[in-house]
Amino acid sequence: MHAPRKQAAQPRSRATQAAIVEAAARILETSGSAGLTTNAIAARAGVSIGSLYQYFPNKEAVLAALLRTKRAELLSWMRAAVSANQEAPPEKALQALLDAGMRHQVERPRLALEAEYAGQQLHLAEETAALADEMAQLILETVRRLQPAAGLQEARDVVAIAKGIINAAALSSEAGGPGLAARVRRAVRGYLREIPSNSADSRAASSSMP
Amino acid sequence: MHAPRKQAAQPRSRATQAAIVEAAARILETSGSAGLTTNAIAARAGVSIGSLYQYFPNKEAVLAALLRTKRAELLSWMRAAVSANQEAPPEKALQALLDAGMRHQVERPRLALEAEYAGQQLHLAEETAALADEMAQLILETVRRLQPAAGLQEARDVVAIAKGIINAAALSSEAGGPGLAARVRRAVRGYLREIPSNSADSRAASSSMP
DNA sequence: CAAGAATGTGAATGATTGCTCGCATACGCA
DNA sequence: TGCGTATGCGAGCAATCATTCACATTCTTG
Repeated sequence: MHAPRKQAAQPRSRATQAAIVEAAARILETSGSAGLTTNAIAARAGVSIGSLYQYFPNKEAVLAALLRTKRAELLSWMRAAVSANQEAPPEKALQALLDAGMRHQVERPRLALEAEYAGQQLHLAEETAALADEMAQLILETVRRLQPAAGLQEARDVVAIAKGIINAAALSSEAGGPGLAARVRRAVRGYLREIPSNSADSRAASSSMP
Repeated sequence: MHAPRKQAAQPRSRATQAAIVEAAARILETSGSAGLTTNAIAARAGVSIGSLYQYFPNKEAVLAALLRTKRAELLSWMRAAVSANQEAPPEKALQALLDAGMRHQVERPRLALEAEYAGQQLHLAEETAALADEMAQLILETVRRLQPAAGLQEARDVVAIAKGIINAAALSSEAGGPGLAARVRRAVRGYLREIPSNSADSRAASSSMP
């Protein structure tokens, strides 16, 4: 009969919170981490600094929220790619996965670059490692359909290879297009084809053919 | 090759200059770019801030000098690898090149990572692009011995692939060892093998904008 | 409506930074 | 020894930033 118990969520707050995070993203994109000040974020979000500190305990928390958002987005895209291609030929499944992985980098290259670096100095090492693991696991199923001998390490390498080419493109302001996608696919396919059949999933053994 | 030096004061002691640069390197390595303050650099180098500003016009110049030093080092290692393996089998030449490329990253992983990022916000875009070009050219000869259809874009991709795997290893604190080297080699070899024979020319040239 | 709670505000605070400048020391040379 | 110059020094200045807090505005509810 009394007022409904106050739930933890604050409806209005969620939208403002998102606005602040998006403001931080836009600043990172246009000015890099050097321009990412709390006052700038608040101004861009259309709130006062005082309000910003009502939604986040400090600047780091804003950045952490941004990273988490972006990472969740990426993971969900990749998961969608996997489940949508469960029955499709492996080549097509891999392509979908790579497209998903390229998407956020291609959409906002500068942001992806800055966020990745900024996350490094944040205290998110654990989450970062967890994400890497989850991505590797996700990829592994598809990768194994192309190269049954592949293991977790190989899956991680596939991610690293794709990231390397995409980052290089972003750094030289190359537009992400079919050409870039084709090169990433070539690199990944070539790498997978090269995997020795005994390398399984544990750490790669050092000795290989001369 | 000489680039016009920045208008810094004529240094009396090149050794002091080098000490300052090395101090900056050590700070980047241990504390990241966040800890890289002019006072910290001076203290680590064993000079006063006043003296630091006698050798460099500003903080940026110290970082620029560090980057130039590291880059020159890398290039010279790669050049040495090429000329030492001019007559050797292509596989061995590639291996030497990759080893050279891995060397500074393996010796001081954190420094390589931080320096690369720091250089991004510096006004060294031109030099960075020039370095990338020079590295691609350098690699191209050797790469062509393994895959004659390869072009500049493929050489650049080889660099990007290697960087991607090595950076991922550094980020996850994996030690650089024979295992890592083997994986890089596998990735590069696989990529080269995958190049279609008609892609040699500048098919993917859509980025140049100095 | 009234009053208390929730939410919003932005000038003030304290810490840190890049950098300057007046002065001290070392050195060269008569 | 005296004097000019090159070099080294570090306290202090101005700017910037993250964060706080006393107050204003809006919402909720009896």
